[in-house]
Amino acid sequence: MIKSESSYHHGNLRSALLEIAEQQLQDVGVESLSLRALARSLGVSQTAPYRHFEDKKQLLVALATKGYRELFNLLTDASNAKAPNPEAQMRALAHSYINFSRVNPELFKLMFGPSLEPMDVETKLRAVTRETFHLVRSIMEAGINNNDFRDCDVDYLSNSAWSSIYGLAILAIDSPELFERHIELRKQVDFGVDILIAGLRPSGQ
Amino acid sequence: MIKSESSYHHGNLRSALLEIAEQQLQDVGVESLSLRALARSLGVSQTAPYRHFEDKKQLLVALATKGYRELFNLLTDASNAKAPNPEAQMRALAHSYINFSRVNPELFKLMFGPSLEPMDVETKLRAVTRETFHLVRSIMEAGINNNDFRDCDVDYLSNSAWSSIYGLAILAIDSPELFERHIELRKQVDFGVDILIAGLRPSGQ
DNA sequence: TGTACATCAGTGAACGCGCGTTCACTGATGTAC
DNA sequence: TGTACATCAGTGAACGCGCGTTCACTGATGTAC
Repeated sequence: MIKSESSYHHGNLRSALLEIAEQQLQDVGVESLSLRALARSLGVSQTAPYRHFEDKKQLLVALATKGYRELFNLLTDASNAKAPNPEAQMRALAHSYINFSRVNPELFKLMFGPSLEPMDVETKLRAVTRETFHLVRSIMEAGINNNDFRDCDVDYLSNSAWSSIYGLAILAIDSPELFERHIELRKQVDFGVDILIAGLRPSGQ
Repeated sequence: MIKSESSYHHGNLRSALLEIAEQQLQDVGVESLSLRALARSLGVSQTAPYRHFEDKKQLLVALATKGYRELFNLLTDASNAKAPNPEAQMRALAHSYINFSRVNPELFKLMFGPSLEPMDVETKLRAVTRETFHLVRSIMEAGINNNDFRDCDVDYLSNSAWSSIYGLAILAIDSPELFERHIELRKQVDFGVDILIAGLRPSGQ
C-alpha cells in the first residue's frame, strides 16, 4: 500500500496477500475465505495471486506456518521469562497459548483444525509444529526428572496437558455460550493448571 | 427403502433424509454436506427435502439434536451403571464421551463446532445440550458435597473436566498425527481422569 | 550510456462446477358427507 | 359405499451466485554487452 497505486506491479503482493488473508480469515473463517475476495480487496486481478501461490491451499499453508512460528515464539518467550520451574513454565505456557487463541481465533483453528490435511502440508510447517509440541514435552520431562512432578509417562502427560488447554481454547472460541455462567477465562486457565499440578505432585507431598 | 420405489410418495422421506445425512456427514464433513446430494442419494427431486425442512440449516439442527439426545442417553447410562461414586462416574462418562466421538466424529464436530450458531438453534437442541452439561456438573457437585473431591468452584471444575475431554476428542479426530507416538486412546483417557482425580483429592489424603 | 532481450508479475475473458432456493405445477392420499 | 374436494408430498425447470482455476496475453523490470 506504500507504492503508488498506479504502478502495474504491486511490488509486494505476496506479503500483502498474506496480510489481507489473515484479516479475511478473522472476519469470515477458513471456509468462507476466497482467493477472489482477497484479490478484490487488494484491487488486483483475480488471477494475480497465482503468481505467488500455487493454489489456494498453499496460501493457507503459508498462513498456518506464519501462525505456528508466531505461537512458537510466544510460547518460547513465555517459558523463558520464568525461572526454570516447570510449574511456573506450564502456567506461563498455558496463558500464552490461550492468549494467542483469543487474539487469532480463526488462525488458531486453521492451524489446529482439519482444514489442512497432513498430506498437503509443507515440511516447513511440519517442522515448526513439531518444535512447538516438543517445547511442551520438554517442560514436562524436566518436571519429571527434577522430581517436581511424580514419575509418569511423559507422552501421555504432554498429551493430557495439551488437550486440556486446547479444548479450553476451542470451546472458548466456538461455544462461548458454555461459559455463560460468569466465568473469567484467565481464572479458568489457572484453575486447570492448578488441578493438573496438584495431580502431578509427587506422592511424598 | 422398504416401500416400493415406484411410489410417488416416499413415505418417510424425513427420516430417510436424516439417515442419509448422517452417512454423508461422516463421509464428507459438514462443510461439504449438500442438500442436493442427499436428494440425489435418495432418488428424489432436489426440492423434495424442502417439504420436510425449512432449509439446510434446519436439517443440520435436527441432526445435531438427534446426536445430542443419543450422547445424553449414553452418558446417563454410563454414569448410572456405576455405583454412585463420583470418581467411577467421571471415568465412565469420559470413556463414553470419547467413544461417541470416535464412532461419530463428524456428527460430534457438528454438535460442538461452529457450524450451528447459537442464533439458529432450536430450543429443543438447546434443552438437550443444557441437560448434558448439567449431568457433568451434577456429578462434580456430588463429588464436592460428599467430600470425595476437595472444595472448589463447581463451575470452574466442570468446565475444566469438560474441556479436557473435549480437547482430547477433537485432537484425536482432527490431528491424529499428534498421537503418532504409539498412544492408546483408552489409556490416554484413563491417564487424564487419574490426574484430574489426583488433583481433586481433599488435602486430608 | 544505450539497446536487445529474457524474464517477471500482472490482466481479463472464459470454463465448468455445484450449490441453495423459488416457483408453478401435479399426482397421491385422506376425509366429510 | 361412492364421490367431491382439500391437503399433502412430490416434480422439474430455472435463477443467481461465487468459486477455483486455465489460458493467452501484455506491460514493466533487470541484465548482458
